[in-house]
Amino acid sequence: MAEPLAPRLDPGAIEGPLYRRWMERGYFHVPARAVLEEGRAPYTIVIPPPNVTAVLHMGHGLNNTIQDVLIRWKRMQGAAALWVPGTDHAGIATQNVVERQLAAEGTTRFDLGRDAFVERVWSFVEETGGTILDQLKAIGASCDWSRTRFTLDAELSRAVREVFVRLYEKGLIYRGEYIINWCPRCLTALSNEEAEGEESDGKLHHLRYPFAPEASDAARAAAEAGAEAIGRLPDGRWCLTVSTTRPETMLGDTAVAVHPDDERYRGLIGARVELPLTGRTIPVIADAFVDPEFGSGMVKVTPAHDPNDFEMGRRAGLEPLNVMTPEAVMNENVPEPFRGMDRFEARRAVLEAFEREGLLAGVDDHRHAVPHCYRCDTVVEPRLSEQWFVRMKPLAEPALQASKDGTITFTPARWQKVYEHWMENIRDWCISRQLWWGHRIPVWYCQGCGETLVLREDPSACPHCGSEDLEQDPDVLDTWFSSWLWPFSVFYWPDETEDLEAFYPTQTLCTAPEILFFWVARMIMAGYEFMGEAPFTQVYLHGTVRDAKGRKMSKSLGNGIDPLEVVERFGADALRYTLLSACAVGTDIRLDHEDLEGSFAPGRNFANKIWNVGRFTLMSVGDEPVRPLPSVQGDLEAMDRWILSRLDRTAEAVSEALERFRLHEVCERLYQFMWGEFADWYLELAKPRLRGDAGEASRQAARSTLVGVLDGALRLLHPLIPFVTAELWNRLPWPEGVERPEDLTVAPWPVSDPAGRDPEAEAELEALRELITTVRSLRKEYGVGEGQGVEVVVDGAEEAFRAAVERQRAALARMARVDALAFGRPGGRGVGAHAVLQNGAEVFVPLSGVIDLDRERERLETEVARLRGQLEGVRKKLGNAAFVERAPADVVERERDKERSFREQMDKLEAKLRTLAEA
RNA sequence: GGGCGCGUAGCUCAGUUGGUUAGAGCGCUACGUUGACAUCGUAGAGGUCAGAGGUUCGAAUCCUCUCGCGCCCA
Repeated sequence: MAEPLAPRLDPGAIEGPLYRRWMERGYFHVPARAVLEEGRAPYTIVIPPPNVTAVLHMGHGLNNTIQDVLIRWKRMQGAAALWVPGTDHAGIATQNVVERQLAAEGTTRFDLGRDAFVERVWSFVEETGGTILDQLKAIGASCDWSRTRFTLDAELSRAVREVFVRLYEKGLIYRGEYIINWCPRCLTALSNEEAEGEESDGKLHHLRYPFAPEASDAARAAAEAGAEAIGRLPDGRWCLTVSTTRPETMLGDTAVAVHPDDERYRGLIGARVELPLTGRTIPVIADAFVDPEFGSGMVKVTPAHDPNDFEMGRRAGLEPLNVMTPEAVMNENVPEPFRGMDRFEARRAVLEAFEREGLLAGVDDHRHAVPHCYRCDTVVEPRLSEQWFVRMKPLAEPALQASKDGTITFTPARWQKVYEHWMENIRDWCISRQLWWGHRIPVWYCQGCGETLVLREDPSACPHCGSEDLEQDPDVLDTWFSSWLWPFSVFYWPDETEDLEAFYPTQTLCTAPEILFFWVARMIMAGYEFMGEAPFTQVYLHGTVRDAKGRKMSKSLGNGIDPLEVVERFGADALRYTLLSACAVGTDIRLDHEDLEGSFAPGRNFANKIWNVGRFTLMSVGDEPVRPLPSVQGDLEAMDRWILSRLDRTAEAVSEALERFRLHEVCERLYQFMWGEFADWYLELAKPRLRGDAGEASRQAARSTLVGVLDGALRLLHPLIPFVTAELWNRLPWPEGVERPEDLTVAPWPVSDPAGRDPEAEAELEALRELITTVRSLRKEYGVGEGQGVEVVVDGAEEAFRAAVERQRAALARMARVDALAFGRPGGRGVGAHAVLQNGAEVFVPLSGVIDLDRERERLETEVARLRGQLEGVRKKLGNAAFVERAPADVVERERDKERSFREQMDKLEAKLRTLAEA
């Protein structure tokens, strides 16, 4: 026998070598020919590409563990299982990091210039980028590293450009001046999805705008008709009141709007209002967008700083007035005193000015959602600017249809509705970013003839006028504009590569719901638009990793857990199992960052248990040849047939749970089998046989069973817990004459076979387990020491059960310290402890000397009371004619069985109580 | 404002199409170094399934409302 295993699992000692071995043997690599020539079923997952500058956090840990489980499982099933890894360039995030570096050096990207800056980012990325991919190896991720991709790779960039040109040529990409979400810190446009609403307590300020003198009559008439927003200032001027959360924008107001059907204000339409602080006058306009019920029913209109106002202004033919710089500082279009003020400073200043002039009508608390930049959390400023957009409606149609007709399924299913709602209300996508790091927009403006050129290849001269004076659009594309192509760009579309043919469409997409719109929805649209087919058919959305208080883990809160630290301390298997076992479909996972030991105990303990089950098996089986199971078939005992039967059921349940992404259930079933059945019972029961106590044939049968069951269990566990299982499997002795798979990584997945089931053996072992547990329980009840043997009398047992118990005398002796076992009525009126099994057999443990009759009576009475309660419930059901008549026959039958069992147990306990009363 | 989800043991959570003697892990209590494992073993305590109505022969599960919490979209 090889060197004995350490009594405790040392993950650090096994994980590195195993991973290297898998890599050297190329198990994670799948060539296209496996599908195209060998005809293996493809199973592809593309990784949600982490940011190239990211470091591994728990969210990645969970996300990638899940993908690894699926890919390892499919690999064992014999599929051409391909997991494509890679990173995205993360425009804003990466640029921010490098800009911070520059700031620390006392310089800026503008000092450096565009080309030098981009070069600088590249060198930063080459140096530190992709760290996260190496970190994924530490958790066991079985990606095909030979296919690692980056969204800025030449091939993937080509896909981006191809897509831009195609959409432009189709009229689905356009450039225009609209209100977009603008981050005044990042100095770039954002998509709607990148502007995250954050609930906050704000103020609703009520501002008074005086009417121009010539509008006084109209104002008076409106006021007399009961228009509450119309009032009079102390100086006698008539005024109206509007409400706003952003008073500073009033400097850019170009109108006040009312609903055209609002009787109160009908006479005011066309009247002019003096816009305070500015010396300008603005008109009252009518627009159906105004909600007459909200506030006074009059709203200020700031076309350059609000998307709704922009539309109203456009309908009314008003010229927008932009009052802010890109940095959100008040610009030259505002009165001198406000110029140069930051927007929040200007807010205070405007309010003070209104107060001073007696124009502030009041202020209310107001809770509302304020959009923030998803990268830097700065308050987003709606800004009027010229940007590039994708017209989404036509792209959304097939993507919506795919969800409705079930081509694409979501797990948990509720996300389907969320997805469809978004698709149905889709808005155009702002894709230009005022950044330097990313895919440059492939558009050139000819300075000669003014033509706009949208091209696949960089031009050297204008094809229209021949001018060489061309200026490329300075902006880059939204990072998601490359990510949405990921499922096919990784295979180098638009080339018709073998990889593309073999591995597209992919099957399963695993990610967090946070990027359902950002990424998942858009990938589906791109899949249909460019490949004519959905990029995947199953979307599995897992929960978020949170801390003990339910807060999201984040750097700023300092409540994160470093997965690498967990791997270091407890092993990758412990990390994986802990996450998976907490991963019930659709629920978040809570981990206490202040108690890693406790948080990861489930995985750590289970991995160690597996280790010790293996250790015991290896020690017990030894170096002697092991016979294949079929050859010892005739010598198998009930316990052997029982554990084999249980293994088969486990294989079936686990496969089914995996199909449905019920990872928590997979964990539970395997844990229950491995620990609760195999380790706790089979190993204990088989120990005497393995020592040869029951003869050679029995020993060989036990050895073969042990090896066979451990092999099966290790295979089932391997996708979840790859390292310990592989280490043990490599050392597992192999039955003679049976071909051994090359590696557990590629060993066939156990297929459940109903022929392997043995209900009789299962029933026998269940009864035996109950008997042993009952005896143990009675022993404890009376404080019988662990080392002290007892006598047990079993009465009223059916023949089959009696025979089974007879067969397991040795087990009973070993596991419950039963020195003497007898059947029939206990002699005399023996003093002892008494219990009734579910099958009606009575168990009597004579304990004269230690038994306390009062205590025994009390115990039995409690038990009788419990049974009486159960029995009453069952009888009530069975006494109900409607139940017997209308409930399914098997349900009624089960109730009858229960009644019988409860009654029998109760009768016997009551009989015992009577004899005790006589004692 | 619209939509979705969650309240089950001290804690974190399972519980599928309604029928289970309501489960698991952690924690807790008592005992235990019998040759795999103290990262362990054995036994045990602990639940009016948030509350109120309703549907049903039958509700933790379906419906309505109330209370509490969370998320998404406007």
